[in-house]
Order: sequence, then structure tokens, then C-alpha cells
Amino acid sequence: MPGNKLNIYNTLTRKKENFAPLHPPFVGMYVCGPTVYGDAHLGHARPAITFDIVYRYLLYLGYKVRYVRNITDVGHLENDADEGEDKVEKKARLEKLEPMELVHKYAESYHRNMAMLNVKSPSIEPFASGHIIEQIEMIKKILEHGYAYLSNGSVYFDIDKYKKSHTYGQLSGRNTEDVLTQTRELEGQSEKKSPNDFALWKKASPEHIMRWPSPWSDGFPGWHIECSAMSRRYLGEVFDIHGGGMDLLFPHHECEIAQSVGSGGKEPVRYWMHNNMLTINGQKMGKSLNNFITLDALFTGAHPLLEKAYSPMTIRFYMLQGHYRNPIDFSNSALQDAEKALAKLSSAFLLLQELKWEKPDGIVNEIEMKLENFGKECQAAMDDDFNTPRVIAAMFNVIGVVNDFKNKGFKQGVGQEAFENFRKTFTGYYSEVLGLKTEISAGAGGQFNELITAIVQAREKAKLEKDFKLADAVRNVLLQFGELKDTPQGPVFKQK
RNA sequence: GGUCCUGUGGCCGAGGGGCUAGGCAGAGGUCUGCAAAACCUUGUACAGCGGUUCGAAUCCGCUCGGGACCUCCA
Repeated sequence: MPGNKLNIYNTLTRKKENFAPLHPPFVGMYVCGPTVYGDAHLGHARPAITFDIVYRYLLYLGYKVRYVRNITDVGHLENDADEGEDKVEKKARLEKLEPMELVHKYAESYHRNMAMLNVKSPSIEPFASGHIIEQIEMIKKILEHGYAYLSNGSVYFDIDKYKKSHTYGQLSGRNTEDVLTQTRELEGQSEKKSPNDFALWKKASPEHIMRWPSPWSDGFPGWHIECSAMSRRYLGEVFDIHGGGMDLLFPHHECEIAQSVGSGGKEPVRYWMHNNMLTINGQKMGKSLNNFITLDALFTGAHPLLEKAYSPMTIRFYMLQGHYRNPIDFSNSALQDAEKALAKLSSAFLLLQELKWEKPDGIVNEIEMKLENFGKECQAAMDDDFNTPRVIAAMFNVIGVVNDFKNKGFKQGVGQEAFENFRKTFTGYYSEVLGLKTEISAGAGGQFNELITAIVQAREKAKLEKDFKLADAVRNVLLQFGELKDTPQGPVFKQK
């Protein structure tokens, strides 16, 4: 691995730490994936893209990464006090589908959206319902170690007992006394010894469909145990990176640590990473605020808050313009700015692919230095806790040089090796690390394109005949469907 | 209330004791029948008040503002 200069902000220590995997060149990474009970929304895109970048950069550095991102399809209740209906089961009832039918439907839609965002598929994508046995085994171990108790057929983790010999709350920086005083008392919590305790296994009520046999009752696993069980199954007792949204810090990730340790294991995670949340027009995104925007709506513009459709790459690029640990605000103007910026960047990228090096009259050291520094800047930025905004800035700093190659040629240029190295580096960061790709609007089909071509040609004829009035009128029609540019090579139409 | 983050130019957004961030918008220019696009050039900044320091946007304290999580939710 080159250098070992990568620094990662570890939530556990609240410091940037040098990244040294347990078993180089292998890296084990676990990220909390979605609970699939509805269409993927903007909030799902953030952790997916954040950890896609982590994954991509580790691969770029040459690590062999096993990236596990789960799908939660059981046990996630409507509130985190271990009460309420299962989210999947409730939605399945509303949509009149079998729960697993619903899970399949929304897992597919999530996959489709992620693919559009050019988010790489993880190495393993385990489903919680496919690992009931592992979860039961882990609960058994926690019981054996005395950190859980049985209550009415359900099993709860005993926080007070655990705290006597372990620390609890380090990750989220809170102590349970604070939580205790803040937790509102709910009716029917008498099953728990303390409100801090959380469910490992819940006994299913008679009408509950999603149920499995266990030593304690027919029931289902608690929400937190899946991640502990599945990460251990595929990554081992201790692994390198665990990621997720900041909202999962407490209680979800705190519980994961307690479960892993309480089952007789070690501290499971070496580097905890958390992406920040997002807002829409300065407001948090919440179902109650009516500003929940699904990715499909974003890509088609079908939401009252959206002035237009935004392409997946615009969304991806916009997210990468901010750092993952800062909140990011979505607004029409911000996305439209990003759209323009990305267009500029990607046209320089395309240009760079096509450029053919020519022997220059002489080498200009200044330009060679600039191209050489580009790679160093990108690497320094990524090594500094995946600072994608700085990578993007570095890219914009060199596109002037790329354009000069086209406009002024290589006369005052650079050596072939310097140029090819630069091209390789730029392409690597653009496509592989940032995962950007050029969006070619495929159009509505061949017929549509033929029609457009015919109209564009009609305008050319009018121009030749100096009938500019007609030419402008035709252009106004075309502008409804896209952009029209007159270039020295002829008119170019780009569909919206 | 608890925990934590944050306040940068018209807007967005990096950086974080001395060294150009970048983007969008604006201005000027090249090209053009006119436009658009593209490309080139370019100004404006670190919430307030104290302190530490040779030096602070950057560290510390206070004040004021914004936000997140602890509830739906990623």
C-alpha cells in the first residue's frame, strides 16, 4: 500500500487517525444499509455515496476490500424504544403484499437507484432475515455471559449489568444517566428492567407474521443484533471500518458494541465513520415536514419542491462538493449550480480522453509541475479523511491547462510521459475514485433523434438563406427540448 | 434539558496560527448574423468583543446566531 498516509476521522476517538488495517492488504468494512420498506430517498444516497467513496479510494490505493452492506428486512420497529409495529410488516399490510414481497420490491428499487448514482455494489449484501440463526446464536452467547435477561419470552440486553464491567456510551459521548432522565416513560415497558435496555429478541404477538422459532419464543430479532451478527459472520470478531449515518450513533452503534463485547468478543470496530445528515432548503428532511424527496422524484423532477429534474450524477457531484462529515443542504439553486459545474468538469474530462499528444517545441516546466502536482493534491486531499471537495477543486484548477491543449495545441507543451501520467491520474480520480461518469442523454429513441436532426437541418437551411427570422423561430422550438449550440463544426443539439 | 457540530465574499462550499481553495452568479474579453454555449481574465471573506502570540479567519474565553442527534427519519 502506498505510503500509509491515509487518515480517517474516528468517531470513537474524535480524532483523525492514521489508517492501518488489521491484516493488510485486506480491509474489512461494514456499513449499515437501508431498511427496505419504501422507495429510496435522498437520505439514503448520502451514506451510500460516502462509503462508496471510501470503498473506491481503498481499492484505488490497492487494498483488497471486503465491503459488507446489509439490508434490514426484519426487526426494525416504528420507534426505537422497542415498541410499535415492524416497519416492513406494516407497509406490507398497507400495500397488501407478503412482507418478503415488499422487501424484494424495495430492495430492487434501492439497487436500481444506487446503480444510477454509480454506487458500487458491495462485496456482500446480507439480509437480516437470512441470518436469524446467527443472531440467535449471538443472543445465546450474550445470555451465557450474563448480559441479557429473559422477560415474557423476549430477551433484553442488560445495560446496567454491562456497565459494571464495561464502558457504554463512549461512541456517542453520552452517559446512560442522561438518557435515563430524558427518556419519556412509555406504557407497557414493564418488560424491561431499565429503559436503557434494548431488545435482542422479541416475542411475536399472535398477529405478527414475521416470526421464527427460538429457544425463548416464536418471535423476531431486535433491530441492533443483525449488524453485530452479520458483521462478525463475514468480517470476523474485529474488523477495520464500520460506517453509517450519524443518526445511528445512538443507540444503534452503541448497542452493536455492547452486543459484540457482551457476547464474549472484543471491541469489534477499529475505525468508526459517520456521515452527517442533510437538509432540504435549510430544513431537516422528515416525513412530517412533507419534504421527503425520493430519488426517483429527484431524477424526474416529480416533486412540488423541485423546479426541474436533476440527474443522478448531479446529485452525486453535489454531495461530493461537500465533506461527508458536514451537513449538506439541498436546494434548487445549489443543484443547478452543481449541474453547471459538473458539465464544465465533464466536458474537460471528455476532451482529455480525446487529446492526442504532439511533440512540443519545448517543455514548459511550469505546466509540467502543475500537472504533476495535480496527482499529489488529489492524494493529499483523499488521504485527509476523504476530502472530496478538495479533489474537485484540484480538478478545476487543471481544466484550464486541458483546454489550452485543445485551443493552443501542445506547442508550448509538456513531455509525453508527463501528459500521459496526468491523463491517467485525472481519469483515475474522476472515474474510479469519485465515481463520476459522463451522462449521455440517450433520447426518447431513434425516431425522436431523427426528428430533431431533421428540424436542426431545416434551421441550417434557413440560416443559409439568411432567413434568420425563421431560424430563430425554429431554435425557440428546439430550446424546449434541449440546448442548441452553433459551433464551427455545425450545430450541436443536446437533449434536456 | 442532555450530547455534539457550526458561523468564511451576492450564493454554495473547502481550509484551519504566517503560504491562490474551488464552484455558481457578477464584470471584462475571444468567437458569432444575433444569441446561446464554450474558452480566457477578474474584484469582494473569514459573526461580534476580549485574550494568547512576533503574527489569528485559524488557538482560548465570553456574547450573539444557525444546525444535528436524543421522536418520525439515513
